Amino acid sequence: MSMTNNYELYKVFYWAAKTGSLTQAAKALYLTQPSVSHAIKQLEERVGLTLFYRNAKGVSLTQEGKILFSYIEQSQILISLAEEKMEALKSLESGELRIGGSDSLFKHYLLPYLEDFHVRYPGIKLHLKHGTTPEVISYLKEGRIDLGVVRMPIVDAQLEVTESTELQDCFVAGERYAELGGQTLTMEELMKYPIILFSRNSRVRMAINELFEKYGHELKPDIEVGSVDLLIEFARRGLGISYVTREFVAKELKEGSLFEVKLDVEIPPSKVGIMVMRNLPISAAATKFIEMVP
Amino acid sequence: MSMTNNYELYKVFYWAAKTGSLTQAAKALYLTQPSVSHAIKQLEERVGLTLFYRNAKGVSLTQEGKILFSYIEQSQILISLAEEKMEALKSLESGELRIGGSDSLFKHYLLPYLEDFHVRYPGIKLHLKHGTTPEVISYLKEGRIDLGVVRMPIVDAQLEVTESTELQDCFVAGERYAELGGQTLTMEELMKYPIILFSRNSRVRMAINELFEKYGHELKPDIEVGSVDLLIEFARRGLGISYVTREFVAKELKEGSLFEVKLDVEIPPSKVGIMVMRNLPISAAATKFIEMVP
DNA sequence: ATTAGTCATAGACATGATCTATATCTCCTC
DNA sequence: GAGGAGATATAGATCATGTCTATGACTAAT
Repeated sequence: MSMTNNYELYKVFYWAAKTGSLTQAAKALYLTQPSVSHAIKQLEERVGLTLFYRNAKGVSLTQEGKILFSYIEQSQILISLAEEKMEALKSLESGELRIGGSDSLFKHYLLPYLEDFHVRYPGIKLHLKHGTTPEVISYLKEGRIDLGVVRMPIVDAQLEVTESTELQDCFVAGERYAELGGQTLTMEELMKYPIILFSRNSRVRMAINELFEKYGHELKPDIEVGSVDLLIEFARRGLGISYVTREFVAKELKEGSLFEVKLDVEIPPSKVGIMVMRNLPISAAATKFIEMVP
Repeated sequence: MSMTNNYELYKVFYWAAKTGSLTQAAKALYLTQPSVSHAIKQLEERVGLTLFYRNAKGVSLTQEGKILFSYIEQSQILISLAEEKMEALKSLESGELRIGGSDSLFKHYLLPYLEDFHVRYPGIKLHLKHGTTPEVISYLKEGRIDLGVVRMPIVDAQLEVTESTELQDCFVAGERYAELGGQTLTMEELMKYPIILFSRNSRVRMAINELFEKYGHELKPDIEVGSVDLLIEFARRGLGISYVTREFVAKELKEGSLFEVKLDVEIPPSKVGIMVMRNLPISAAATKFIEMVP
C-alpha cells in the first residue's frame, strides 16, 4: 500500500513526459536540468522499471512509462483543478455562504448587505436558513450554517458574538388610534388597548414580557402573529397596537401610516449579534461578509 | 499554473482527511504526529484556506477542505492504481511482449519457449509479428516490437544481437528419391534433380544461393514456396529435393518420411539471433523472455 | 569538423522535512 | 472538580535529501 514513493517525483515525471524533454520540464518546474534528470532516475529506481528512452532530441516514454503516464496525467490534472478551485474559493469567485437567522432580520436588516455581497461576489452561493434563536444556535453548532444573525443578548461560551447595529423596539399604531399620537402612556393605559405581539418564542416577545413583569404587569396580547409584516399590517388596519422594531417600520413612520405610541418607561434597546463558533475557523466567504456588515 | 505546492503535502492531507486524525495519518505514513501537523499547517498556509477543524477527537474537514478532498481523493486513488500497475508490470503479472520474426522460426523454433513463457506469466499478452528479416529490423527500430528473432548474421550497429541455437540447413527428399539415401552428391549431381526452395527474399535462400555461387554454380529452384510446411510436404510427396533446416524436419527424418541428401560441400551452419535495440532499455517482459531462450 | 543541442554524473551545499520534547486543550471518568 | 487519556500545536535541533554548479558524454545537424 502506497509505497515509499515521493509524490513530488510524479510531478517531475508528468512534466518530463508531457514536454518530452528534461530541459523543458526543468523550466516548467523552475528547476535545473540535472535536478530533473536525477528525479526521473530516482523514480525509475523506485518503480523498478525504465520509464523513458533517452535520445539526443529529448526523452520519450517506454511502454511502461506510457502506462504510468496514463494514470499520472489524470492525477495531475485533478490536482491542477483542485488548485484552481482553491484559488477561486480564496478569492471568493466561488464557494458558498450559509447564514442562519430570523426571517425578519433577513428581510429588514440583512437584505441590503446580502445584496451588496451578492453583487460583489456573484460566484458565492447564498443559503439562508431561518429559525428561532435557539434553532440558529444549534444549526451553528451542527456546522450547518457558517454564521448566525440574531438578537442580543447571547450567552454561550461556544459562540463568538459580534455586536452589530442597535435596534429600538416600540409600540406603534395606525390611524384608528390617532388620538394616542403625541401622548405618553403608562403601562396600564397601554394595556387597555388591544395589543398585537409577535409569537411566543421570539426574542423580542420575551424581552417586552420581561419588561412589563419587572413593573408588575403581565402583557397579554389580543392578537399574536408570526411575522413582522403582519404586525405592521394589523397595526395599520387598526386592529390594535403592535410591538415592533422601530427601524423595521421606518417607512411607515415616515409616510405616516403608523405612528409611535410612547411609553413612560424606557424600553431598553437591543442589539443585533452576529454569531460564529468560537475557536473554529471561519470560511473566507463568511469572514468577508462579517466585514461588510457594520 | 501548478503553484509552488509540494505534492507530498497532498498525500499527508489525504490521509489526515481519510482517517480524521493527524495521529492516524502519521501512522499510515510512517511519520510522527508533529510532522503531519506541520505539513497540514503548511498546506493550509500555501492554499490560503483553513482545511481542517481541530477538535479534541481529531480533525474534520471544513467546507473548503471537503472540496479539496473531493479532488485529491481521486488523484490519490489514481496514483495508488498506478503504483499497483507498475508493481504488476515489474513482477510480470501484467504487460505485453511483442516479438517479431519469421513464421517458420515462430513455429519450429520459438513455439516451446513461447508456451513456457505464457504458462509462467499468463498475465503478459504476447504479440507475434511476422515479417522478413529487414522488416523485423525496421519494426524494431520503429519501436513496434520489443525483440526480433531472425537468422544470423545480422550486421547493424543499432542492434544488439544475442546468438541463440545453431541451426543446420540441408537438402532432404522423400521416398521417390530413395536411391539418393546414403550417397554424397556433388553440386552438379544435385542440380539434376528438381529443387524446391523457399521464396527469394528469405535469409536461408540467400545463404544457399551464395554458397552455390561461391563454387561457380547457380542454384535455380524448380519450385519456390512460401512456407516451411510446404517445403516439407512437397519433398515428402516426391516433387523434388527441398532445402530445409534440419532441426525443423527432425520428426520426418526420424520417422523416415524424409531423408537427408548429403552434399560433398559443407553447408555452413547458421545461428538464430535475438535482436534488441542497442542502447535502449528493454522491457521487463522482454528481458525475462530472452533469459528463458537458450 | 564544428556547433549546439540533448541527458548524465559528481560533489558541494543548503533547504526544509522530520524528529524529540513539551505545551495546550478537551473530553471523559471517578 | 480533579485527574487522566487522548487529541493537536509549538519550538528547536538535526540530518536527510533535494538542488545547484560544473563538467562530461553523446547525437544530430550544419
